Amino acid sequence: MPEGHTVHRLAAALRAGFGSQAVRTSSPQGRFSDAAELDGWVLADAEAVGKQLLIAFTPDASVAPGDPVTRYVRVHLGLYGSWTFAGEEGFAPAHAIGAPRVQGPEGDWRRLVPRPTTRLRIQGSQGLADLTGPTACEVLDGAGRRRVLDRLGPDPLRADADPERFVERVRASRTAIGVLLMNQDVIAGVGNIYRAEILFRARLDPAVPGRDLTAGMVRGIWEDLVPLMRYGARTGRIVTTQPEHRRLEARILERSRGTLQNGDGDPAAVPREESFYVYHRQTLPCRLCGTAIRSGDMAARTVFWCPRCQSVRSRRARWTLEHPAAAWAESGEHREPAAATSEESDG
DNA sequence: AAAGCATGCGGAG
DNA sequence: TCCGCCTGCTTTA
Repeated sequence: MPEGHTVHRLAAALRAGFGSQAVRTSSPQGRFSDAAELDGWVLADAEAVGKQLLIAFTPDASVAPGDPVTRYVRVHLGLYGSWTFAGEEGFAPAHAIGAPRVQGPEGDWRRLVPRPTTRLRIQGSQGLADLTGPTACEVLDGAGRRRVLDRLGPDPLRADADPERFVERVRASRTAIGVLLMNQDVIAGVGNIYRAEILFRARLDPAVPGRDLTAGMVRGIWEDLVPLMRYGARTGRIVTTQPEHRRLEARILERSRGTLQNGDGDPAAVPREESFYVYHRQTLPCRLCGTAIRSGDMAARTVFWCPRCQSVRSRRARWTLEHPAAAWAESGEHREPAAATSEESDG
Protein backbone atom coordinates (compact mmCIF):
# COMPACT_ATOMS: atom_id res chain seq x y z
CA MET A 1 0.00 0.00 0.00
CA PRO A 2 2.61 2.38 -1.06
CA GLU A 3 2.65 6.00 -1.99
CA GLY A 4 5.54 7.43 -3.96
CA HIS A 5 7.96 7.63 -1.05
CA THR A 6 7.81 3.86 -0.61
CA VAL A 7 8.64 3.27 -4.26
CA HIS A 8 11.64 5.58 -4.09
CA ARG A 9 12.79 3.78 -1.00
CA LEU A 10 12.36 0.52 -2.78
CA ALA A 11 14.38 1.67 -5.79
CA ALA A 12 17.19 2.58 -3.42
CA ALA A 13 16.99 -0.82 -1.76
CA LEU A 14 17.21 -2.60 -5.10
CA ARG A 15 20.20 -0.53 -6.14
CA ALA A 16 21.91 -1.23 -2.84
CA GLY A 17 21.15 -4.94 -2.88
CA PHE A 18 21.68 -5.78 -6.54
CA GLY A 19 23.13 -2.76 -8.31
CA SER A 20 25.59 -3.66 -11.12
CA GLN A 21 25.25 -7.35 -10.33
CA ALA A 22 24.27 -10.14 -12.63
CA VAL A 23 21.13 -11.57 -11.05
CA ARG A 24 18.81 -14.51 -11.46
CA THR A 25 15.24 -13.60 -12.25
CA SER A 26 12.29 -15.93 -12.05
CA SER A 27 8.58 -16.07 -11.49
CA PRO A 28 7.86 -18.80 -8.93
CA GLN A 29 4.16 -18.05 -9.29
CA GLY A 30 4.47 -18.33 -13.05
CA ARG A 31 2.45 -15.26 -13.89
CA PHE A 32 5.45 -13.27 -15.04
CA SER A 33 7.02 -15.66 -17.49
CA ASP A 34 8.99 -12.82 -19.12
CA ALA A 35 11.24 -12.98 -16.08
CA ALA A 36 13.14 -15.74 -17.85
CA GLU A 37 14.07 -13.27 -20.57
CA LEU A 38 16.22 -11.30 -18.13
CA ASP A 39 17.66 -14.19 -16.17
CA GLY A 40 21.39 -13.67 -15.79
CA TRP A 41 21.25 -10.05 -16.88
CA VAL A 42 22.79 -7.21 -14.91
CA LEU A 43 20.52 -5.13 -12.72
CA ALA A 44 21.96 -1.82 -13.87
CA ASP A 45 19.63 0.63 -12.17
CA ALA A 46 16.35 1.11 -10.38
CA GLU A 47 14.36 4.29 -10.41
CA ALA A 48 11.03 5.50 -9.12
CA VAL A 49 8.70 7.86 -10.90
CA GLY A 50 5.71 8.56 -8.74
CA LYS A 51 4.38 5.14 -7.80
CA GLN A 52 6.00 3.47 -10.78
CA LEU A 53 9.15 1.44 -10.30
CA LEU A 54 11.47 0.90 -13.25
CA ILE A 55 14.27 -1.62 -12.93
CA ALA A 56 16.83 -1.44 -15.71
CA PHE A 57 18.54 -4.59 -16.92
CA THR A 58 21.41 -4.93 -19.39
CA PRO A 59 22.69 -8.17 -20.93
CA ASP A 60 26.08 -7.75 -19.29
CA ALA A 61 28.19 -5.23 -17.43
CA SER A 62 29.79 -3.86 -20.57
CA VAL A 63 26.49 -2.37 -21.70
CA ALA A 64 25.65 1.02 -20.27
CA PRO A 65 22.12 1.46 -18.95
CA GLY A 66 20.16 3.39 -21.55
CA ASP A 67 21.69 1.48 -24.42
CA PRO A 68 18.92 0.36 -26.80
CA VAL A 69 19.20 -3.22 -25.59
CA THR A 70 18.33 -2.13 -22.07
CA ARG A 71 15.13 -3.63 -20.75
CA TYR A 72 13.01 -2.25 -17.95
CA VAL A 73 10.77 -4.11 -15.60
CA ARG A 74 7.91 -1.81 -14.71
CA VAL A 75 6.34 -2.64 -11.39
CA HIS A 76 3.31 -1.00 -9.88
CA LEU A 77 2.43 -2.26 -6.43
CA GLY A 78 -1.17 -1.15 -6.51
CA LEU A 79 -2.98 -1.51 -3.25
CA TYR A 80 -1.52 -4.84 -2.15
CA GLY A 81 1.81 -5.33 -3.80
CA SER A 82 4.92 -5.70 -1.70
CA TRP A 83 8.58 -6.59 -1.89
CA THR A 84 10.28 -8.69 0.71
CA PHE A 85 14.05 -8.82 1.01
CA ALA A 86 16.14 -11.49 2.63
CA GLY A 87 19.79 -12.30 2.62
CA GLU A 88 23.08 -12.04 4.41
CA GLU A 89 23.58 -9.71 7.30
CA GLY A 90 23.47 -6.15 6.05
CA PHE A 91 22.32 -7.26 2.61
CA ALA A 92 19.51 -4.85 1.92
CA PRO A 93 18.44 -1.86 3.94
CA ALA A 94 14.93 -3.25 4.09
CA HIS A 95 13.26 -6.54 4.82
CA ALA A 96 9.86 -5.69 3.49
CA ILE A 97 8.57 -2.74 1.61
CA GLY A 98 4.97 -2.42 0.69
CA ALA A 99 2.21 -3.99 2.69
CA PRO A 100 2.79 -4.23 6.46
CA ARG A 101 4.77 -7.18 7.70
CA VAL A 102 4.29 -9.09 10.87
CA GLN A 103 6.92 -9.63 13.49
CA GLY A 104 7.46 -13.20 14.56
CA PRO A 105 7.32 -14.52 18.14
CA GLU A 106 11.09 -14.28 18.50
CA GLY A 107 10.95 -10.58 17.81
CA ASP A 108 12.64 -10.95 14.47
CA TRP A 109 10.97 -10.50 11.15
CA ARG A 110 9.24 -13.56 9.85
CA ARG A 111 11.74 -15.62 7.92
CA LEU A 112 11.38 -15.24 4.27
CA VAL A 113 9.94 -18.43 2.93
CA PRO A 114 9.33 -18.79 -0.78
CA ARG A 115 5.69 -18.01 -1.18
CA PRO A 116 3.79 -19.55 -4.04
CA THR A 117 2.40 -16.13 -4.88
CA THR A 118 5.81 -14.64 -5.68
CA ARG A 119 5.38 -12.96 -9.05
CA LEU A 120 9.01 -12.00 -9.48
CA ARG A 121 12.09 -13.10 -7.63
CA ILE A 122 15.42 -11.37 -8.03
CA GLN A 123 18.29 -13.40 -6.66
CA GLY A 124 21.70 -11.80 -6.22
CA SER A 125 24.94 -12.95 -4.69
CA GLN A 126 24.02 -11.86 -1.17
CA GLY A 127 20.28 -12.10 -1.03
CA LEU A 128 16.99 -12.02 -2.83
CA ALA A 129 13.91 -9.89 -3.28
CA ASP A 130 10.42 -11.29 -3.75
CA LEU A 131 7.58 -9.35 -5.31
CA THR A 132 4.00 -10.32 -4.58
CA GLY A 133 0.65 -8.89 -5.53
CA PRO A 134 1.57 -6.09 -7.94
CA THR A 135 -1.04 -4.70 -10.28
CA ALA A 136 1.65 -4.36 -12.93
CA CYS A 137 4.84 -6.25 -13.67
CA GLU A 138 6.00 -6.16 -17.26
CA VAL A 139 9.09 -5.82 -19.43
CA LEU A 140 9.46 -2.60 -21.43
CA ASP A 141 12.00 -1.27 -23.87
CA GLY A 142 13.30 2.30 -23.83
CA ALA A 143 10.28 3.63 -25.70
CA GLY A 144 7.97 1.93 -23.24
CA ARG A 145 9.79 3.51 -20.35
CA ARG A 146 9.52 6.88 -22.04
CA ARG A 147 5.76 6.48 -22.45
CA VAL A 148 5.43 5.80 -18.74
CA LEU A 149 7.43 8.89 -17.84
CA ASP A 150 5.59 11.15 -20.27
CA ARG A 151 2.23 10.23 -18.87
CA LEU A 152 3.08 11.30 -15.34
CA GLY A 153 3.08 14.69 -13.68
CA PRO A 154 6.10 15.97 -11.76
CA ASP A 155 7.24 13.88 -8.80
CA PRO A 156 8.21 15.85 -5.67
CA LEU A 157 10.89 13.27 -4.94
CA ARG A 158 12.68 13.63 -8.24
CA ALA A 159 15.41 16.19 -8.82
CA ASP A 160 14.26 16.64 -12.43
CA ALA A 161 10.70 17.57 -11.41
CA ASP A 162 9.24 20.85 -12.60
CA PRO A 163 6.86 22.14 -9.92
CA GLU A 164 5.44 24.75 -12.27
CA ARG A 165 3.81 22.01 -14.31
CA PHE A 166 1.90 21.08 -11.17
CA VAL A 167 1.05 24.69 -10.43
CA GLU A 168 -0.26 25.27 -13.93
CA ARG A 169 -2.32 22.11 -14.08
CA VAL A 170 -4.00 22.83 -10.77
CA ARG A 171 -4.76 26.43 -11.54
CA ALA A 172 -6.20 25.62 -14.94
CA SER A 173 -8.71 23.19 -13.47
CA ARG A 174 -12.04 23.59 -11.80
CA THR A 175 -11.67 20.11 -10.35
CA ALA A 176 -11.37 19.95 -6.56
CA ILE A 177 -7.82 20.10 -5.22
CA GLY A 178 -8.52 16.88 -3.31
CA VAL A 179 -9.17 15.13 -6.62
CA LEU A 180 -6.27 16.75 -8.46
CA LEU A 181 -3.77 15.57 -5.86
CA MET A 182 -4.78 11.97 -6.53
CA ASN A 183 -4.37 12.36 -10.28
CA GLN A 184 -0.93 11.03 -11.22
CA ASP A 185 -0.96 13.11 -14.41
CA VAL A 186 -1.09 16.23 -12.25
CA ILE A 187 1.42 15.21 -9.60
CA ALA A 188 3.09 11.82 -9.34
CA GLY A 189 3.50 9.93 -6.11
CA VAL A 190 0.86 11.46 -3.86
CA GLY A 191 -1.60 8.94 -2.46
CA ASN A 192 -4.47 9.00 -0.06
CA ILE A 193 -2.49 9.72 3.09
CA TYR A 194 -0.37 12.53 1.69
CA ARG A 195 -3.44 14.02 0.02
CA ALA A 196 -5.37 14.28 3.25
CA GLU A 197 -2.41 15.37 5.34
CA ILE A 198 -1.01 17.96 2.96
CA LEU A 199 -4.42 19.60 2.67
CA PHE A 200 -4.72 19.78 6.40
CA ARG A 201 -1.28 21.33 6.70
CA ALA A 202 -2.29 23.86 4.07
CA ARG A 203 -5.58 24.42 5.91
CA LEU A 204 -7.32 23.80 2.62
CA ASP A 205 -10.77 22.34 2.10
CA PRO A 206 -10.36 19.33 -0.22
CA ALA A 207 -13.37 20.52 -2.22
CA VAL A 208 -11.87 23.85 -3.25
CA PRO A 209 -11.48 23.99 -7.04
CA GLY A 210 -7.90 24.15 -8.27
CA ARG A 211 -8.53 27.35 -10.16
CA ASP A 212 -9.51 29.12 -6.94
CA LEU A 213 -6.01 28.72 -5.54
CA THR A 214 -3.25 31.25 -6.04
CA ALA A 215 0.01 30.16 -7.60
CA GLY A 216 1.67 30.76 -4.25
CA MET A 217 -0.71 28.42 -2.50
CA VAL A 218 -0.16 25.62 -4.99
CA ARG A 219 3.58 26.17 -4.87
CA GLY A 220 3.30 26.03 -1.09
CA ILE A 221 1.67 22.61 -1.30
CA TRP A 222 4.52 21.38 -3.45
CA GLU A 223 7.15 22.83 -1.15
CA ASP A 224 5.52 21.19 1.82
CA LEU A 225 5.33 17.83 0.05
CA VAL A 226 9.02 17.72 -0.80
CA PRO A 227 10.46 17.49 2.74
CA LEU A 228 7.50 15.43 3.93
CA MET A 229 7.94 12.81 1.23
CA ARG A 230 11.72 12.85 1.58
CA TYR A 231 11.30 12.01 5.21
CA GLY A 232 8.95 9.22 4.18
CA ALA A 233 11.40 7.86 1.62
CA ARG A 234 14.23 7.91 4.13
CA THR A 235 12.42 6.31 7.04
CA GLY A 236 9.67 4.34 5.33
CA ARG A 237 7.05 6.06 7.44
CA ILE A 238 4.69 8.89 6.77
CA VAL A 239 4.78 11.43 9.58
CA THR A 240 3.06 14.74 9.03
CA THR A 241 2.38 16.02 12.53
CA GLN A 242 4.52 18.67 14.08
CA PRO A 243 5.88 17.63 17.49
CA GLU A 244 3.84 20.20 19.38
CA HIS A 245 0.66 18.69 18.00
CA ARG A 246 1.33 15.21 19.33
CA ARG A 247 0.28 13.91 22.68
CA LEU A 248 3.34 13.36 24.83
CA GLU A 249 2.01 10.24 26.49
CA ALA A 250 1.70 8.67 23.06
CA ARG A 251 5.44 8.22 23.01
CA ILE A 252 5.16 5.52 25.63
CA LEU A 253 2.08 3.85 24.22
CA GLU A 254 2.24 0.11 24.26
CA ARG A 255 2.21 -1.49 20.83
CA SER A 256 -1.12 -3.23 20.58
CA ARG A 257 -0.37 -5.61 17.71
CA GLY A 258 2.45 -7.41 16.02
CA THR A 259 2.27 -5.24 12.96
CA LEU A 260 5.20 -2.90 13.06
CA GLN A 261 6.08 0.30 11.36
CA ASN A 262 9.50 1.32 10.25
CA GLY A 263 11.37 2.54 13.26
CA ASP A 264 9.08 0.89 15.79
CA GLY A 265 12.15 -0.39 17.57
CA ASP A 266 13.25 3.18 18.06
CA PRO A 267 11.77 4.87 21.14
CA ALA A 268 12.25 8.21 19.44
CA ALA A 269 10.13 7.22 16.46
CA VAL A 270 6.72 8.79 16.19
CA PRO A 271 4.05 6.15 16.81
CA ARG A 272 1.46 5.72 14.13
CA GLU A 273 -1.28 7.00 16.40
CA GLU A 274 0.47 10.36 16.45
CA SER A 275 1.67 10.52 12.88
CA PHE A 276 -1.34 12.03 11.17
CA TYR A 277 -3.59 15.05 11.55
CA VAL A 278 -6.64 13.67 9.78
CA TYR A 279 -5.96 10.39 7.98
CA HIS A 280 -8.12 7.65 9.51
CA ARG A 281 -9.00 10.04 12.33
CA GLN A 282 -12.66 10.52 11.41
CA THR A 283 -14.82 11.33 14.45
CA LEU A 284 -11.72 11.97 16.56
CA PRO A 285 -11.06 15.52 17.69
CA CYS A 286 -8.83 17.68 15.52
CA ARG A 287 -5.37 18.07 17.04
CA LEU A 288 -5.62 21.83 16.66
CA CYS A 289 -9.20 22.85 17.30
CA GLY A 290 -10.95 19.79 18.73
CA THR A 291 -13.62 19.65 16.05
CA ALA A 292 -14.53 16.13 14.93
CA ILE A 293 -12.57 15.09 11.86
CA ARG A 294 -14.80 14.20 8.97
CA SER A 295 -14.50 11.70 6.17
CA GLY A 296 -16.13 11.33 2.79
CA ASP A 297 -15.62 9.99 -0.70
CA MET A 298 -13.50 11.88 -3.17
CA ALA A 299 -11.82 10.49 -6.28
CA ALA A 300 -13.04 7.00 -5.37
CA ARG A 301 -11.17 7.07 -2.08
CA THR A 302 -11.93 8.22 1.42
CA VAL A 303 -10.79 11.72 2.17
CA PHE A 304 -10.40 13.09 5.69
CA TRP A 305 -10.47 16.69 6.82
CA CYS A 306 -11.18 19.07 9.67
CA PRO A 307 -14.29 21.07 8.77
CA ARG A 308 -13.13 23.96 10.90
CA CYS A 309 -9.39 24.27 10.24
CA GLN A 310 -9.89 23.55 6.55
CA SER A 311 -12.77 25.88 5.85
CA VAL A 312 -12.30 28.49 3.17
CA ARG A 313 -12.41 31.25 5.75
CA SER A 314 -9.78 29.55 7.83
CA ARG A 315 -7.59 29.13 4.78
CA ARG A 316 -7.59 32.82 3.95
CA ALA A 317 -6.76 33.72 7.49
CA ARG A 318 -4.02 31.20 7.93
CA TRP A 319 -2.21 31.05 4.68
CA THR A 320 -0.88 34.52 4.99
CA LEU A 321 0.79 33.45 8.19
CA GLU A 322 3.94 31.47 8.07
CA HIS A 323 3.37 28.22 6.26
CA PRO A 324 3.34 25.40 8.82
CA ALA A 325 5.88 23.40 6.84
CA ALA A 326 8.59 25.93 7.42
CA ALA A 327 8.79 25.46 11.15
CA TRP A 328 8.43 21.73 10.83
CA ALA A 329 11.31 21.44 8.39
CA GLU A 330 13.55 23.35 10.78
CA SER A 331 12.65 21.27 13.79
CA GLY A 332 15.01 18.38 13.20
CA GLU A 333 12.14 15.99 12.62
CA HIS A 334 13.80 14.90 9.43
CA ARG A 335 16.57 13.15 11.20
CA GLU A 336 16.50 9.49 10.50
CA PRO A 337 15.37 7.39 13.44
CA ALA A 338 18.23 5.27 14.70
CA ALA A 339 16.53 1.94 14.16
CA ALA A 340 15.04 2.72 10.81
CA THR A 341 17.52 0.57 8.97
CA SER A 342 16.49 -2.73 10.47
CA GLU A 343 12.75 -3.11 10.32
CA GLU A 344 10.30 -2.10 7.75
CA SER A 345 6.76 -2.42 6.83
CA ASP A 346 5.77 0.34 4.57
CA GLY A 347 5.37 4.01 4.67
C1' DA B 1 -14.39 -19.94 8.13
C1' DA B 2 -15.90 -15.94 6.12
C1' DA B 3 -15.97 -11.29 5.53
C1' DG B 4 -13.88 -6.89 5.64
C1' DC B 5 -10.50 -3.80 4.66
C1' DA B 6 -6.22 -1.32 2.74
C1' DT B 7 -1.25 4.08 1.42
C1' DG B 8 -4.21 2.00 -6.27
C1' DC B 9 -5.69 2.13 -10.73
C1' DG B 10 -7.55 0.73 -15.34
C1' DG B 11 -11.43 -0.26 -18.00
C1' DA B 12 -16.28 -0.68 -18.89
C1' DG B 13 -20.62 1.72 -18.95
C1' DT C 1 -19.28 6.11 -11.45
C1' DC C 2 -18.76 1.53 -10.59
C1' DC C 3 -16.41 -2.94 -10.94
C1' DG C 4 -12.67 -5.90 -10.82
C1' DC C 5 -8.24 -7.29 -9.73
C1' DC C 6 -3.90 -8.19 -7.09
C1' DT C 7 -2.78 -10.18 -1.66
C1' DG C 8 -2.63 -10.70 3.26
C1' DC C 9 -3.83 -9.23 7.72
C1' DT C 10 -7.77 -8.20 10.87
C1' DT C 11 -12.33 -8.51 12.39
C1' DT C 12 -16.57 -10.83 12.74
C1' DA C 13 -19.55 -14.85 12.86
